[in-house]
Amino acid sequence: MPQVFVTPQNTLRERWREAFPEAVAVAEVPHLSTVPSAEQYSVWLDLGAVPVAERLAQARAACACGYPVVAMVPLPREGEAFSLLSAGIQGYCHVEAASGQLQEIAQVVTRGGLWMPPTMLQRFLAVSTRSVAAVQLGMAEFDELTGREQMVAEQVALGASNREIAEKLEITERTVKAHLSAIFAKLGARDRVQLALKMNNIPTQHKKG
Amino acid sequence: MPQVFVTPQNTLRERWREAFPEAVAVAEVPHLSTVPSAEQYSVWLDLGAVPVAERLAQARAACACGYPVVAMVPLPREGEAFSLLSAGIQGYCHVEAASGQLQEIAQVVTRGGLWMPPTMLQRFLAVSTRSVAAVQLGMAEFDELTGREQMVAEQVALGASNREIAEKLEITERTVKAHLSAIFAKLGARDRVQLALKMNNIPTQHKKG
DNA sequence: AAACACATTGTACTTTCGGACAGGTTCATT
DNA sequence: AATGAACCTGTCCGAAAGTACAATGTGTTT
Repeated sequence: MPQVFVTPQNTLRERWREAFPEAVAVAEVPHLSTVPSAEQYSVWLDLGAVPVAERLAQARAACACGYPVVAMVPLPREGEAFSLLSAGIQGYCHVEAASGQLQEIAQVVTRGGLWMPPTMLQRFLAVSTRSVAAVQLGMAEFDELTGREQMVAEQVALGASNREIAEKLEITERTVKAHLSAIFAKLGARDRVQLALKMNNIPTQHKKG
Repeated sequence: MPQVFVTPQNTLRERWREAFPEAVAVAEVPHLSTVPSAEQYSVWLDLGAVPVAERLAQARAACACGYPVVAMVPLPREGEAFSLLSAGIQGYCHVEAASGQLQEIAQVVTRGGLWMPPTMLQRFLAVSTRSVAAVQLGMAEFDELTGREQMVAEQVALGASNREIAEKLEITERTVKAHLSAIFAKLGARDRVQLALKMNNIPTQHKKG
């Protein structure tokens, strides 16, 4: 996947060429539409010379092109990371990032992932711990299942049939059914579909009567 | 950095060898202390056959060795990701992750980063920002369905049975089956469970033969 | 008018699922 | 030794799900 760097100077930094020998540079976000559109690009926004107030708008404009966008700033800040990631960018890194790190970021974002500095990521996790704790409580029922039942439930959540589960766990199809019956009773699911949805934190409409 | 896989079978999966030709396998976490300690290792925990209740303990034990630890599970869950990441692991991924992804994960964790499935990361971010980004990604395949088929598919995604769908749409149960057969063919789903999961953007493991 | 997509329903059939009933083992606790 | 929990398995049976083959009616497009 080719790399496009949006930078005011319209020239590639050495590090960028080092990381991506075939990268190209454009001066402004609107010019992105001038690059050949057949291929899949990653867009790198050099926000080093862009006022903080204007960065969000630029990020939005870049995201509108449909390509994964990585914002590069002189001094990564949590608040800015929040707003930009919420705006749809997929990467947020230091503008002086080493070439190796640039390649790593490229890998992550081209696969649909998000990238931000590790320390920042850990902060995010710490912050969201409490909020998600509530979600976890919903699956407190899951802990009521025995070890074997949990394995069966996981397989159902992946769309496996009884036969497949039996083969995977090396037990009889009959045993799978036994575990399933226990699971349904404990989790209040009506059938494997509702179990599969419940396991994935998806609410179901039709409860058992 | 060499890779050590902790797996009950004590044998490396093909994917793992594919990703890391020089990887080694050990049967249990305690055996980790037997590997030469001069070098820097990444430890991969195969938790596929480990009861959920015991996973946290295993993760803690592995982390105690001082190496970066990646936990691999059959069905990544947010709650589990939290408890394990809080316990000190640096990666949390699917046990069936492709070799390319494994390499990506290795890069991230060896540089001190955390890795988890992109969708999960986005969920965490969404929770943190409190902006419930219910980004319902438009499923291209979904548009291939006729109007009536879409309605049936939606009901299945809510956990409805054929009888319930028939009542809701005021048609015969037989007609529901007809629509379902068409839906399965168009979306490549094997049964209603896989359809329900697909409709909710959840990947399934067992495809149709 | 003809062709076509869509929606609907029927009969008949096979497969899968889930429960009822009845056991068996292993292992830890009492 | 006894109790119980977890795990495993068997047979039987009914319900649900899914498929095959066939058909009708409604629209719209050509």
